[in-house]
Amino acid sequence: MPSPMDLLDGLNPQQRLAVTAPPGPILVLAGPGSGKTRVLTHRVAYLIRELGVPASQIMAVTFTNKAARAMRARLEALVGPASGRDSVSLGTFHALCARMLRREAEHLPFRRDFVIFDDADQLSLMRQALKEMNLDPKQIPPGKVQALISRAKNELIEPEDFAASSYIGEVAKRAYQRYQQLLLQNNALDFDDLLLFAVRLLRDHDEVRLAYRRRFPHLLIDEFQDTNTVQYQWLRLLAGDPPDLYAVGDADQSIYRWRGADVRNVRRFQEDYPHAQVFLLEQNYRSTQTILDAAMGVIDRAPGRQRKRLFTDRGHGELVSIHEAYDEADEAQYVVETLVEGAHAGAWSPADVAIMYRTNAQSRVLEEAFLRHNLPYRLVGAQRFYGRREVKDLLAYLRLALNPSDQVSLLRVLNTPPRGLGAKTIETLLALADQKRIRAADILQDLSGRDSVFRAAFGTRPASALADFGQRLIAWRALAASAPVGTLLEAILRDVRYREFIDDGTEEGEDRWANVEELINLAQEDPELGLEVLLENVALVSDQDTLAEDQNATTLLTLHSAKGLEFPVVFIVGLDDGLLPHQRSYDDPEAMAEERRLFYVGLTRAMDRLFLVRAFRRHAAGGSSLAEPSRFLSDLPADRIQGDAPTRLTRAQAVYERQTRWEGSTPTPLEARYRAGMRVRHRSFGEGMVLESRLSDGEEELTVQFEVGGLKWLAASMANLEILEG
DNA sequence: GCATCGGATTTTTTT
DNA sequence: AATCCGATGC
Repeated sequence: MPSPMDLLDGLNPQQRLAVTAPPGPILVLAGPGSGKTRVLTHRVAYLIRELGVPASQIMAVTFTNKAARAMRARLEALVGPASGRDSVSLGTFHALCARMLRREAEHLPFRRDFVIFDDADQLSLMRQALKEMNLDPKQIPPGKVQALISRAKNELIEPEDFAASSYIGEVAKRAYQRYQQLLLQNNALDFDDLLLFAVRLLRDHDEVRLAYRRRFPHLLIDEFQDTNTVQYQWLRLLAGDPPDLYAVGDADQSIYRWRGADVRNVRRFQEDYPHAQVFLLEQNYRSTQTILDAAMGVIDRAPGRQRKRLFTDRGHGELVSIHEAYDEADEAQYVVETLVEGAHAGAWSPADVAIMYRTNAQSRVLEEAFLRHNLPYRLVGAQRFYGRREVKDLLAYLRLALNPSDQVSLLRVLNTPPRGLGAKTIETLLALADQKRIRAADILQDLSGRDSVFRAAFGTRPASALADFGQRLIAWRALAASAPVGTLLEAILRDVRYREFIDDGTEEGEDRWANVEELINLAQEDPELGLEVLLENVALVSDQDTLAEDQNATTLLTLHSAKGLEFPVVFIVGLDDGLLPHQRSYDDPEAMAEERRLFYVGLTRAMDRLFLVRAFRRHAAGGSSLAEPSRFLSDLPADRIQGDAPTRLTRAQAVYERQTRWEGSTPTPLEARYRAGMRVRHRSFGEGMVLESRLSDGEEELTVQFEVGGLKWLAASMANLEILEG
């Protein structure tokens, strides 16, 4: 074990002060790369080693499970391995709340073995609720209602208090109640419920709250700027008296407003705890000064923000590179080529590089480029493993075996693989269950008996199919209670002949079966792991958690999931207005400010090299369109960037160059009357140059740069252009 | 009851 | 562009 004071070795004076502050409400405001996580970890070690706090009295909230694991590992290096009972409680809000709710289930309207519904399950349940209310899913999109309810839950708003200010709000209010009933009937909670019920529990049960306060007198929270109302209330309820609440965050990196996160919690913290000690960590240890200057150029333009200086002693390093590509394929091509060049030159290895984008959809083209060049990559998020159909099927079987009340899972698997049970039969089954006030699963199990009273309700064939399923279910439940998860899973696979169903010999079928095998491995990895815990882990893993450390692979990830990470080399692609900032943020200044912060988060992930890329043309939802360069690009200090910084003026020239280049390789279709480079005259816009001609649906669409009129998109048949030369 | 086809709808970000 | 949903036909 290291000697006492080396706990502070390698910490700068600011960090030391923050780590050794006397317990109480403490706010550490820290810029990117300033050693936030390090301070947090050392703080925990300090409590244990210097103040003699038992590890089991400490609870620390991290943003991802991966961050929790990383912190545990770093902690072990500082205080030695956690011994049995005496370990720090570490996890995400959701994981910690789930644990709390299971322990305290007796106080709550659901059972200890509740399951956690993911968004697909939630949507399915919401559809059911709306259907019961005789609402047309086309008029009332279940997803919208679900979003409204989720937002309400994050704001701690109960169904009764839901403000129904619009028609959809009115619907949502009623749907909220029904949806909540259905969840309880399923013995299920959605993500938001984990937090909501935990807050209710602590709020309404004094003895529970006091017990938890005694149990965890020391609370720490990372990424505090991204807490929402429920999470903040949870912290407040849990914080004892006097509170030892240690919050670390950076308002400039708040990027989850849409999920209910409220940066104002930072200010609220200081109001709620007027004596809170505040520490600022300013020195950056991650990036070159050039990168920091670029990032400051962007964030300083954020409205209503105090200017903050980011500095490093790492030196200036290389300029930030900016590149404008033709379209997203060209963009991906540029990224891959630059990546390979650098790797060959020994400037970096592919594993040092991360490629970031605003939307998951953008990863596809990049993946293709990587595959084409035979380059290894790892993709964070997107189509997550647990989201795959076959995996969801099997998880539904497992959930059903654990919790027969889970009707959503039952309905998912009842006829998967097909066993002759159609809509009619299922309708009868549900009606019967409703009428007798028992669970559908109970009817199935009863049907498997010799002479069930329920048999009469069904036709002969459906009845025996249902009975067969019921019999299996009984067997699976027995296994769930007695055997390791792997055994149960294998029994299910065998019983329902799942492989025959999923693996049809095609490549896709093989892929799907491979996923199943991966799930089997996961289940067998830790035979001690109970079904309950496995399902909970699966429900609460985040995209980042799936990111394996190993390999020599480049990382592809969204800007959101890049939070908290760092890479020697960062590419940010898709720097177009409409993508970053995203179009959906145009009419909301707050949303626009968040887009800016998101860009800032991306920029500050880079240690040594930063490449910013955009595409002149972008394909989306069928057609293609021309994009303006991201407005944020013009906020980068000119003396910190190199390459073809796209301004409107140079853009017109770039467009012309590119057009001639690309149109040259793909001959203009015969029907087109205009070509890029032609000079034309328009009745009102005057003279200009055709930048692009594109045929779609028999119409010729033109992009023309007019000398007086500016850049215009025209339909050739309407525009009546006079060709001057070309 | 099941398969196939066409159409609508989606994509912003995630625990 | 891809997936999911529903309607239609067998």
